[in-house]
Formats: sequence, structure tokens, C-alpha cells
Amino acid sequence: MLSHYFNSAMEPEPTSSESKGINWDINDMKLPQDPEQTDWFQEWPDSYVKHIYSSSNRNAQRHLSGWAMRNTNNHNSRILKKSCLGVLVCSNDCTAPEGRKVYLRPAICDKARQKQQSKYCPNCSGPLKLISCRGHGGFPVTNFWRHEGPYIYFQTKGVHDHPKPETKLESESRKVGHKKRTAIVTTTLGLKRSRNDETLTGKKPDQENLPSTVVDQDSQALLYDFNDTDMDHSETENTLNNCLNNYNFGKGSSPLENCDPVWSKHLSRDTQNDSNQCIGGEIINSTMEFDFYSEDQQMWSKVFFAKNPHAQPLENLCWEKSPLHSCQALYNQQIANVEPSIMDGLLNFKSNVDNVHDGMLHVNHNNSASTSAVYRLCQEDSYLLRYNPNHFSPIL
DNA sequence: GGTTGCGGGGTGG
DNA sequence: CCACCCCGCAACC
Ligand SMILES: [Zn+2]
Ligand SMILES: [Zn+2]
Repeated sequence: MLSHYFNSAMEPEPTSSESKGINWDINDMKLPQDPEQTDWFQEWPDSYVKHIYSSSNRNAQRHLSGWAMRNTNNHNSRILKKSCLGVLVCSNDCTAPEGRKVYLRPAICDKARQKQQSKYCPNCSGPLKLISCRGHGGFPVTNFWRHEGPYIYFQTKGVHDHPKPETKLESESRKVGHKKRTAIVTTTLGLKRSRNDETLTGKKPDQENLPSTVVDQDSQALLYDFNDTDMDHSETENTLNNCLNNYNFGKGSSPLENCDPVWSKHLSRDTQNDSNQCIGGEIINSTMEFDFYSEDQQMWSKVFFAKNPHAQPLENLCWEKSPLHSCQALYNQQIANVEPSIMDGLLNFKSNVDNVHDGMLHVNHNNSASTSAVYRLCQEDSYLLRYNPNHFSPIL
């Protein structure tokens, strides 16, 4: 697996819990107490992998997964077991523009899932079909979580035999978007018309709700949470690294050699030049959500603002207040000297932002102020950053 | 309305 | 024992 390869290749220590995975099992009385380091959170764990996360890793704390995993009673309160619900697909096997397929996230709640199956494909209105997971001896893939001291031990059994569903965030965005009839973020669909039109009217044709429901397998959204008081910068870097691992190399088509210096710092220990291909390549085909804490803003700035020595900071950053207390920073295409594919991103606020006027928060800053502007915003609370590679579109 | 964790109870190997 | 499943409850969002 590529991500495994790059994980191992890039970790400071040659040994990870993955490489040592054969040495322990989630059911062991004694688990490894001295891992050289904790693992980067994996959103799409597959195969029979094991990880040791820091107990301060919020994603691990919440037992998050990109797969739709539901709680399973294993009559063991020390080990949390979850099993995969598969993916909801269109029974017509329809294809949306740009070759995207319909891979909806099964509802976790049984009742909600049944109700969900009586709904219709957002693309062709055909009936939906639940593809159940049979990746573990004919049974659903199972995940196990165990909290022990400063670590969270994770183990998965089975290999998913179905496509990835939309992420929880994508699913939520789609539902909200459908209700509010507002724009939905898309990872691959261009935003042809005025963003202001959409956000001010709050209306969009149904067709435009498709992008987030029609999931490109290479455009999965991440939920990585950096709002972690105990998480140090190295872990933040690790998580960012992980993002890049998973999404930059998913197709194996973005050679490290093409990474720019800043990114390649995260991507490789020895290969650097000043190309931006990694930024404009596969990384950009993912939508990532980060939850930042002020402690990590330096990292944030380094990655998103200082990624390119030739890049200018964002100007005319436009923050839009959403009905759900979410804000979006819409990238202004007129930013000079910044490759759109690089700086395209979406800042999605989780909670209150003071200076929101008429539903819009405009953050204008120059080179030196760009970071501080972000600082100020981040210190209000934790925020989600949706980093949209190809295009910008409102999330809600 | 949903997600998540918990746990009782059942079935079968 | 193990595995899997169903169900309801409660906390939380
Ligand atoms: Zn369809
Ligand atoms: Zn599965």
C-alpha cells in the first residue's frame, strides 16, 4: 500500500506501530507500552492493519473513520468494536459528470438506514442499493479501539470489498445543503458562476447538490482535528503528512520529485525542488478538513501560506457565514502570483466569529498580515478548514 | 432528527 | 469460549 510505504518512509523513526503490528493484538493483556512514536491518524484504514494513536488525538478519541462503522456489541467494555456498513450506491449504476459515481454514506442508525434505502439517487433518481461489507470472511470488516494509558490502540480486521462511501462531513454537508437548498462544496466540479449569487440567494438548482453526493474516489474528504491542546506540532505535522500520504499518492501519479520545498519537507526527506506539482496534483484532488488550534497555527501558516516562496498571501479572502455557524473562506481567483490550484481552499468555521457582517466576513490582508488574520480568527475557537484543491465552492 | 457508546439478550459453531 | 446479530436506552449533537 502506497500510504503505508510513504508513512514508513517519512516517519522520523524507521519503526512504526504498523511495522511492529505483528507483535501485538488488540486482545493482548499487555500491549506495547513504549512505541517509538504514535501513528498518524488514518481515515481509511483497510486490511489487517494496526495503529497506536496518541490518546490526545481527537480523531482517535472519537473513533472516527471514513468508512461507515457502527458500534457492535462484543460484550467487552474495554474494547470497542465497530463493523462496517458498506456503501449506498445507485442501483442504476449511473455516472455523474466527470465519471463520478454515487457512493452515499450509510446511516449508522438502523432505522435511519432503512429509511435511507427508500430514497432515491441524487443523480438519476433511481433506487438506491446498499452494498454491505463482506470483507472479513463474508462478514463486515471490523474495527477495534482500545484506550490504554497514553495510547489508543486500533486494529482492523478484513479488507473492504466495496467503494469508499462519502465521508461523514460530506454526508452532513449534502443533507444540510439539500435542506437549505444552498450550494454544496465539490471537489472536482468547477464553479462556473458567481459565488455571491449562490451565497446571497441561498439557492442553487438541485443539480448542483450532486457534487458532494457523487463521490470521486480520489476526492474523499478528510476530517482531521488539530484542535487538540495536547497535540504538539510534530503530531500536527504528522497528520498533515498523513493527508498528503493518503491523497497525494493515491494514484501513484505525483512523484515526490515534483514537490515544492515546503511540501516536500513533509513528503520526503531527501527529494526537493521548487516545483508545485504536488500541490497542483493529487493533493488537490482531496478535500480536507482540519480543526486547528492556535498552537498549530504556525504549522498551518507554514503549510498553507508559506508553501511557496513565490506565493503571495491571500487577498480579499471572503468569509461567509453559513446558517450553521459555518464560515467559508472563498478563494479569490484574482490573487496574484498564487497558483489557484495551490491556494484554493475553504475555511469552514465551526462556531462563532465576531466580525461577520451581513453574513459575510471579509478578511483583507497583505503579506505580513495574512498569518495574523488567521491567528485572530483561529483564536476565537477551533475551525474547520476545508482545503479544496481544484475549485472553490461554498460548503453549505 | 441523527450519532455514539453501552449492554442485555439471542443464535450458532 | 468465540463470532455474529438484534434490540433499546441514554447522552450528545
Ligand atoms: Zn443514479
Ligand atoms: Zn466495509
